[in-house]
Amino acid sequence: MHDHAGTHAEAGCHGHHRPEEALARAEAVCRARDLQFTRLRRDVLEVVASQARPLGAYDIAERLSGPGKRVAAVSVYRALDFLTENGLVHRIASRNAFVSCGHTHTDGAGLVFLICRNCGSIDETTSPEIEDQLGRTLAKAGFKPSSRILEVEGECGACLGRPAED
Amino acid sequence: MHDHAGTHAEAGCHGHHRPEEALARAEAVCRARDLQFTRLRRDVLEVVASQARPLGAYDIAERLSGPGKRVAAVSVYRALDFLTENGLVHRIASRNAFVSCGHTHTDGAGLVFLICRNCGSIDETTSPEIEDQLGRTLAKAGFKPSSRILEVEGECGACLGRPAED
DNA sequence: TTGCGCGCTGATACACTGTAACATCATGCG
DNA sequence: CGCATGATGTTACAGTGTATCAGCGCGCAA
Repeated sequence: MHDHAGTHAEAGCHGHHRPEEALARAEAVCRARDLQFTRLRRDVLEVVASQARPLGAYDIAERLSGPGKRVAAVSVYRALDFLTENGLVHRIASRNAFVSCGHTHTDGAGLVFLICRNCGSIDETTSPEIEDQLGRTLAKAGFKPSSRILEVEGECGACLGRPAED
Repeated sequence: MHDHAGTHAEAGCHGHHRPEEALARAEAVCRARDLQFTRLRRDVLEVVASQARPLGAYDIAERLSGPGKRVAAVSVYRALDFLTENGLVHRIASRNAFVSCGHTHTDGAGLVFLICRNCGSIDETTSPEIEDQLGRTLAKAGFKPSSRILEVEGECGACLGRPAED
């Protein structure tokens, strides 16, 4: 069994995020699906991907705005809709916020979000075993799933190792 | 007005909701913990427990209001805070809504919410296996959990059996 | 009994999250 | 060019949740 994909960065709360990587993947996806990877969508993704913590839509709008340039929240929402539909960002329901997707899987891989209540960072992992068990549980209940969310709040390894450093 | 009680909800997805049961359990819990099970809290729980579908705070406020009696949403929120803290209702993050807890477990039993996108009902189940696997996954990630949510959206067995009944 | 503390509720205001509706702009295409 | 389509800008608004302060009820101590 292989220890899951490349989250080497999981060591730290500020697990370094690579906007370039996310952007490159987004470009590839959009090209493959013949979708427009517009400036706004790129900017939104870049902002989200540059943070280890989830950002609210209004946060993003604020970061994209500046003197003389104002980005309305509604535009951000539209971009986020596009990005989530294409698996490039995820919505964290328990926070009403968004993070960039660290993997390539679009869906159905037992995705788990680990939200640190101390440093606020989000780590993303997967567990085929959980997915498997969940599938069995749902089948037993006669339930046909179409989407699922699994979010865990607690303390990340880094914060446990050196509490309250920030 | 809203569709009160009967229209669909109970029709097929889940027949049995026992406000009395939830109320009795709430009384027991409050007595055991020396907490006040006030009128408002009781009313809120009763409304929530009477529905198979999750209710928003404003829905609850509306149902509790009537000619000459107005219950503000903020009061409902406070009651809901109390009820959730004591494991009597659960918040459904993906819906911004609340359902009464059907079990006695307060937390940590692999709780899974099954939300039917057709009839809107919520079913609650548990899976020790999922809980177990999740614990292992979290341990491997060096993450110490304090709370978790697992919500699945899809179609419930009843709706699969006879789709689009109403 | 009164006075006080404390928790619950009422009420207003406000912040945050998300959507509807419509105008505008760019692009591609016959 | 004229038109269709999709993305964005803009305003307004609905839905969700919180802050704050005031009043109320109830137990408890003096």
